[in-house]
Amino acid sequence: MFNSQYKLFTLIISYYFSNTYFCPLVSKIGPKMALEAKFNTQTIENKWYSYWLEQGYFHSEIDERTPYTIVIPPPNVTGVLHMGHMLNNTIQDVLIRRARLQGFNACWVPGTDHASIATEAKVVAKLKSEGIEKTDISREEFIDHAWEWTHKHGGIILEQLKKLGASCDWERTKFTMDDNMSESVIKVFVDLYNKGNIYRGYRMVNWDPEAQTTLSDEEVNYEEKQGNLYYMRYKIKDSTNYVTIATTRPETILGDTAVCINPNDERYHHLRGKEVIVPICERVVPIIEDEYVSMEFGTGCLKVTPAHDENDKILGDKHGLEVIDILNDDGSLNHFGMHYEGKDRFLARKEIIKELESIGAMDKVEQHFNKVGTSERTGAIIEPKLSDQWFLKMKDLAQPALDAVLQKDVHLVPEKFINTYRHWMENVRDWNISRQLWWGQQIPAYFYGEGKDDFVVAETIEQALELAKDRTNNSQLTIHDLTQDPDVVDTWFSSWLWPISVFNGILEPENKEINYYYPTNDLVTAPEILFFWVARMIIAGFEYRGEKPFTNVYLTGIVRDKQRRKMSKSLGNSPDPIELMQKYGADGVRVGMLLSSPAGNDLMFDEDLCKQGSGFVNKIWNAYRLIDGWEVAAKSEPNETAQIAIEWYTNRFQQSLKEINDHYSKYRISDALMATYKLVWDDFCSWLLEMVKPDYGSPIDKGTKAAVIRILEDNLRLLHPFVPFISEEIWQHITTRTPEEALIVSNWPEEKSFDQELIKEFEFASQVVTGIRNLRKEKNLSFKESIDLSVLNAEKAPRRFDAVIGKLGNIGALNYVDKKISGALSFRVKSNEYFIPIEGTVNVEDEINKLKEELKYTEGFLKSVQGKLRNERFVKGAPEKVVAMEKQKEADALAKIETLKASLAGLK
RNA sequence: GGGCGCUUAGCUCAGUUGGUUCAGAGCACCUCGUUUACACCGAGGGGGUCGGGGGUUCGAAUCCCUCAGCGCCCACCA
Repeated sequence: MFNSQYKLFTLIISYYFSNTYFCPLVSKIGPKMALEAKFNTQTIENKWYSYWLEQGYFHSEIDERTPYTIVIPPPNVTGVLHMGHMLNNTIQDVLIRRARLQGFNACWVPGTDHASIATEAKVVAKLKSEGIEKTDISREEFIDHAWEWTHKHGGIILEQLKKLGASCDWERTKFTMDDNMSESVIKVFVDLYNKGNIYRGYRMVNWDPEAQTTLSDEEVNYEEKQGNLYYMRYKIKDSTNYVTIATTRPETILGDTAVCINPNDERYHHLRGKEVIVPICERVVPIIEDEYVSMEFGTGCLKVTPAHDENDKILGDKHGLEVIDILNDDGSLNHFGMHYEGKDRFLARKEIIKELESIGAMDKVEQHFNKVGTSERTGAIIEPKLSDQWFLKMKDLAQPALDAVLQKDVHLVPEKFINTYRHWMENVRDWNISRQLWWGQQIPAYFYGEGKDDFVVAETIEQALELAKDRTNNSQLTIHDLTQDPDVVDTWFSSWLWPISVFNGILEPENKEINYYYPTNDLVTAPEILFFWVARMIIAGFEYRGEKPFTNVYLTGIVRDKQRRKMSKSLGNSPDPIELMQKYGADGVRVGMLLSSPAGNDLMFDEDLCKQGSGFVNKIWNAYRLIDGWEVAAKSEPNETAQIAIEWYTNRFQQSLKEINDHYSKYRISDALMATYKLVWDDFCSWLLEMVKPDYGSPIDKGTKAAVIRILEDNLRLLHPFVPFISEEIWQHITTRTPEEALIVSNWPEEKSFDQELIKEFEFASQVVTGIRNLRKEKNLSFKESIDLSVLNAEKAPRRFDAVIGKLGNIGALNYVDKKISGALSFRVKSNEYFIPIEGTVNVEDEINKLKEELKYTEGFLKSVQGKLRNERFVKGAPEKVVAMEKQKEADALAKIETLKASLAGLK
C-alpha cells in the first residue's frame, strides 16, 4: 500500500521535474513574458522530428552540390539501442547536421545487419520455446521463421534512433539481406573464387558446439580459468615401465596418435624408437621427437592429439600421424569414445579421470591456470576442430588497404590506432568465411559428385549446371544432380561491402549513385571492430572500386560506467537510452554523451553528464525567454554599452567560430562542443546579455534587440548539430519561417577576420569589472549601491569599454585622474590603478600589507626574469622573439614596482 | 611471450614544433548572494613539486634512459 502510493508520488514528482523546463518564479516575470515558461522536451522533439521528416530534409538526391556521405555501422537487426549506439550515432548526427548546414549534400545511409549467428541463435531459442527444434524443420521453414522474426523486431532500433534525432535518409534504409545486397555478396564470392582468392581447406577451426558452427578467431574470447593439470601414466610397450605425461584435457587421450619428446631431452633418450600404449583405448602409438616440445613444462613429454589441438595438428602433419576425431558436432564423444560414446566431453572427462585412477594410470593432479576460449555469441567453450571450410586469402588483398592507412589516404582518428592496424594487417591470416548456419547468404558452391573437389562455384544454379556439365563431360546432368553447399558466409562477408552495396555499386559498378556518393566521408565506429569490419571494408573498397571506402574513420571509445566496467546487460549497469531521453531530453543526452568523449578514449558514463546537458539546454531556453520578453521602445537610439557590447561579441564570435571549426576539422567533437558551450554560456549569456539587458521595466532599443536576435540566430546555427531540437524550436519561434528557412537547412556561419585588439580590450575591461566585484564583496558593498571609480595611468585604459564598466560595475562616475587618491580602496589591472573612494571603509594597515605582498611577488618575478637575461647562453641560444618577450616582462615588472612603491609611499 | 598506448587538480580530460599566453578546461567542492531569463542561477575562491628517479638543454609536462602502476591488441606450452 505504502509502496504503491510512494511510487505514484515519485512518478508524479519526477515527471513534473524531469520532463519539463519550468519557471518557479513565473509570477515575477510579469505580463510581458508571453512565452510559455516551461516546455516539454518530448513535445518539441516529436514536433520537429516529424516536421523535418515531412519536409524531406534528411533525404538526399544527386545534385550539383558536393556530397557528404556517412554510412551507418548497421546495428544487428534484432538489437536494441544501447549506450554504445547512442554515442556512435550522436557523433554521426553531429557530423552530418553540420555538413548539411555547410551546404554539402548530406547523406546518412541507415540500415541493419542480419547478424547471422546472433539472429539465428535468437530464432532457435524462440522456436525452442514453442517446442520446435531446428533439426525438426527444413531449411526453408527455418528461414521463413527468421524472416518473420526480422520483420517483427527489425525496425525497433531504427525507431529508437529517431528519438535521438538521427537525421538519416530513411528512404535509403538497407538491410544486409535485401535481395541486391545478397546478390552482391554472391557475386563477390564467385569473383574472388574465380580469381583464386577463395579456396576450400581442411583446417583447424574454432567450433562452437552449442551453435554448431565455426567461429572466426575474433569471435572467441579467451578467459583465464582455473583448471587442473593431470599427470597420466602411459605404459611403454614390451616393458613394465611407463612414462608420465601431463595434460589439461584427459578425455582427448582417446584421440592420441603419438607421444612426443624433445630430442635434446636426455631424460627420455631411453625411449627413442619405442612405442607406448594409450590408457583405456589401449592404442599403440609411436614416440616421436620434435624440438617443439618444451622440456620445462609438465614432464617434458607431450601427448599428440592432431584432431583437437592446432599445434598437435601441425606436429601430426610433420610426422605423418593419423588424425582421430573423437567428438561429435555437439561436443559429445563419438564411437572413438568407446564406452563414453554420446556423453558430453566434460562429463566424459570426469568419468575418464575416475577410470584412470581406478586402473592406476593417474599419477597426480596439480592446479593449473590456463586460458579457455569461449564463444562470444553463446558462451560455450570452443573446441578446436578439423573440418572443411572456405577461406579467403588475405595477404595480397590486404596490401593496398594497409598502404592507404599508412599513407593517411584513409585517416584513422585517433592516430594511435594506425600502429595497431598495421600490426594486424602485416600479420593478417586467411579469413575463414564459412559458417555452419542457415541464416545468411548460402555459399554458391554446387557439388555434383561425392569427391571433395567435385564442385563448381557460380552465381546461379543454372550457371553452375553448365559448368558442371563441362567439367564432367556429362550433358545429362540436371539441376537435381547438384547439391548446394549448406553453409552460409560469415556476416562480415556481407558487411565488408556495405559502403559499396548500399549504393548498389557491386551489381552496377557504373551507376550514378555509387559514383556520386562514393567514397564516403566519415565512418564512426567502435575500435573493437577495427579488424572485423573497418579493415575489411577498406580491402573491399580497393578490390571493388579501386578506391578507399571513406576518408576518415572516427573510432569511439567503449562506454563504461563510473567504476570503469564495460556496460553490459548482465551487469545491469547500462541505463536504458530511451528512459534517459525521457528524463533529460534528447538534446540533454546528446550533450551529456559528448561532453567527455574524446575519440578513442573510453567514455566513463555518468548520468550527471546528462544533467549537465539538460542544464545547458535550459540555459539556452532561458536566454531566449529573456530576449523574447524585451519590449521594444517606440523610438530610441542604441545606447553606448549595447553598441560596443554587440561589436565585441561579433568579433568574439568569429574568434570562437575559428576555434570550433578547427576542432571539427580534427574530429575533436568534445572540444567543439565545449567551445560552443562556453561561447553561449559565458560570452553570450554572462557577458553580452548582461551588458545589453535594459533596466527592469524599461524597453529596449529596436535596433539593439534586432542585433541580439541576429547574434542569437548565429549561435543557434553553431548549436544545432549538438542540440537540434531546442535550437530549431527557438529558431522557429523567433519568427515565422518557410520550410526553406528551417534551421536544419540554413547555413553554417562564415569565417571572417576579427579585431583581436578589441577582444583584448574587452578582456581588460572585464578584469576591471571583476576587480570592482571583488572589492564590493570584500567590503560588503551592495551591488545596488552606485559608486564612483577613478583611474590612474589612464592612457593605457581601453576607454571604449568605459560604458560597459559603468553598467556592469554599477559605477556612478568614472574619472580619469593623474594623481593617486589617498584613503580610497584600490585595485590594479596591469599597470592601471583604480580607486574607489569610500569614506571610512579603508583599513590602511590592510592596504599596506596587501601592497607589500604584491611588491614582494613582483620583485621576485623581476629577479627571475633578470637572472635569465643575464645568462649569456640564454640570450645567445634562445630565439630573438623569446628574448624580446623576456625584456618586455622585465620592463612591465619594473613599471609595476614603481606604481606599487608610489602607492605605498602615499599610504604611509 | 610479442606489439602499442597511458599515468597532469577530488573526477573526466586538454596541453600541437621544448620557450609570451604553461601548469589549463568542464564538472565537483568552499564562500557570498532568493537583483527584475535561468537556483538546471549569479559573483567570487581554494586545489596539482605534470607517476618515481636519472639524463640532454640556457630552458623539460613536452626529448632520451630507467623503475613502478594501468589499459588495449596479437599469439596461446600441452
